[in-house]
Amino acid sequence: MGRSPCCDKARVKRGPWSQEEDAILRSFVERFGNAGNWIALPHKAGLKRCGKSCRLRWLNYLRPAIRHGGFTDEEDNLILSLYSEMGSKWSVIASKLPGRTDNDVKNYWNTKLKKRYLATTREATPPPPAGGDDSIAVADSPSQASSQPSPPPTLPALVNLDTAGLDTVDDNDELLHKSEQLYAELMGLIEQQSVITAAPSTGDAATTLSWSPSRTSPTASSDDGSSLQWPVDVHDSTVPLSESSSGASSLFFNSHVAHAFGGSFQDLLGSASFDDVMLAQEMLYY
DNA sequence: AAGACAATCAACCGCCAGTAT
DNA sequence: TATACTGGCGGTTGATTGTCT
Repeated sequence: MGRSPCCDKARVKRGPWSQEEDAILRSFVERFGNAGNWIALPHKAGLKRCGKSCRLRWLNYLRPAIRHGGFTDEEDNLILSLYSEMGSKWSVIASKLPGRTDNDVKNYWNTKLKKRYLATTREATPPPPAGGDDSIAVADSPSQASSQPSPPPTLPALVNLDTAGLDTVDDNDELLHKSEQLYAELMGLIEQQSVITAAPSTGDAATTLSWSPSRTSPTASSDDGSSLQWPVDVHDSTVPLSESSSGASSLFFNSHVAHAFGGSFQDLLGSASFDDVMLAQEMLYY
């Protein structure tokens, strides 16, 4: 019996990440970390992605101080040296190279350094008696090239991506302002602890959120007769980003909740702490 | 200019180990 | 102790880009 998949592959988006998805993931992780669980993170953040994909995207691309390309000679030598010692332990090798990911090091090895390494080992040792696979021979005897000098790990200064002049300031300001408004509105609604009614900001489906003490959770209903529980069902009713829309706040709008609050779930999260949001949920539930 | 081929790298896959229940 | 779940890892794929003919 095989193990169950980590997510429903038929219901998650795959392939390259959009800027909007990156912005949402970056904002969420910088604020909340992985919220205790990568598998649950896309649900909480409103991303239609597999949790593993979110983790990989963050670790390999969005994480601060990540450097791509432009490997220095010192780094080349260090990778060659470490590979000769331990083989394809990419995560360990990458940990010795600040700002580099195991995926980057692995790709760089496979595309560039492997050839150099093989050329070096061929020069250093006579060819094997029988025709063996290069990669197998290398992997089985990484210490063959251990005679190479191991240079001191003098590494270039890291680039601070947070201050690297990214052109998102205006968008962030706008998003922050909108988030503050939405969060204040949410908190006001919670304090009232009463029936919540909000007209949709866009679209033609009238949406109403209602709460009463007898319910275990608020229910949003629309004029098509469907209903859902918030936030548990937020993910289930998300709609994909249209080609013409732009900005992080337009991605994955919840067709019910987003209309009710005049924004997206991500916007709500954007200005609240994770504890605040969880507290708000509990207050709404109970 | 266009097709073929090579190089690059982001993303996915499947397995394993650790941990919680 | 057994089972399920999650994070982490290395191997691999496939789309995109660059170079050559």
